[in-house]
Amino acid sequence: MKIIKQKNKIIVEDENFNIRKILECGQIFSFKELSPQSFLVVSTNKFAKVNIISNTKTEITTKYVDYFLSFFDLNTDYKLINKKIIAACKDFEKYVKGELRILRQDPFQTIISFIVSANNNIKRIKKILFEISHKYGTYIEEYGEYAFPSLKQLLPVTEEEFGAVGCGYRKNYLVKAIKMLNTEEFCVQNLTKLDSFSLKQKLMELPGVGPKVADCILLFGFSRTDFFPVDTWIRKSFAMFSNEKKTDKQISQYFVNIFKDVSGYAQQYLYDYMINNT
DNA sequence: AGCCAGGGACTCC
DNA sequence: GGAGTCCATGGC
Repeated sequence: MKIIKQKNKIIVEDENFNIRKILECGQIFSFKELSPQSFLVVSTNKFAKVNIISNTKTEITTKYVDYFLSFFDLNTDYKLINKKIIAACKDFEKYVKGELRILRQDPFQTIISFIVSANNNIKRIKKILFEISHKYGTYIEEYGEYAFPSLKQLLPVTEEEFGAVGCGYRKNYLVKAIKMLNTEEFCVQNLTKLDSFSLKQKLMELPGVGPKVADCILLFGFSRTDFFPVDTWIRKSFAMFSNEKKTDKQISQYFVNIFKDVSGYAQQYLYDYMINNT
């Protein structure tokens, strides 16, 4: 992978960097397809426009070059990760296509997004989060779009207001979780210091955050890749690997035992396969 | 019309 | 710890 860093632009030259796949595999909901070759990605109050130039060339235009270099995980060797996945389980060879990168997203945005995601579908999750951004986020004139709201901006939002944008029964989870996130105990700086086990315990203290949502937050918001989130799709897929009847926790454990530190990547490939091929 | 969605909280055992 | 049940809403 060749990465050219310019003042307001990152040029990625690699046939395996598939921005559509990266954005549409359910790890991020705050992005917009401007055209078949162009996407607008929103992370906190930062924006990046991603243009597909050719099969082997993608351009990321942004004022925050270093931020999005990390966001798109461009310093990680995915060839090595893919190799590790297949070495751990040969069955995954057919799921590993290209490089399905795990984005390094903002923790707060990820927590709010995945509380909304529970027992919900991707189209509606995107819609709800866009409405929340439009109502409570800052308008960024340059892009004609709204930033994802900050903790301070969401703090005064009431249950009724979250209900009005379609959050359903998750509305009171959001209000309570946001209040907790505004405490010293839950400030991102302190959370980041915790080891993976303690961080998961901590996240699960938040209302609306159970084992699966916590795993997604750990993976997408804290770059802890030794987790394997189990949702309805992964649960359905488990029949391809075993006839045993297992709980979600057991399924997650089963895969983490196999994939260890590359569990999160393996999970994304399997999830992507399931939502697109079944 | 009815099932399903990147599940969690609560209760009962 | 595991099994049931309820939960809002809208996509399909």
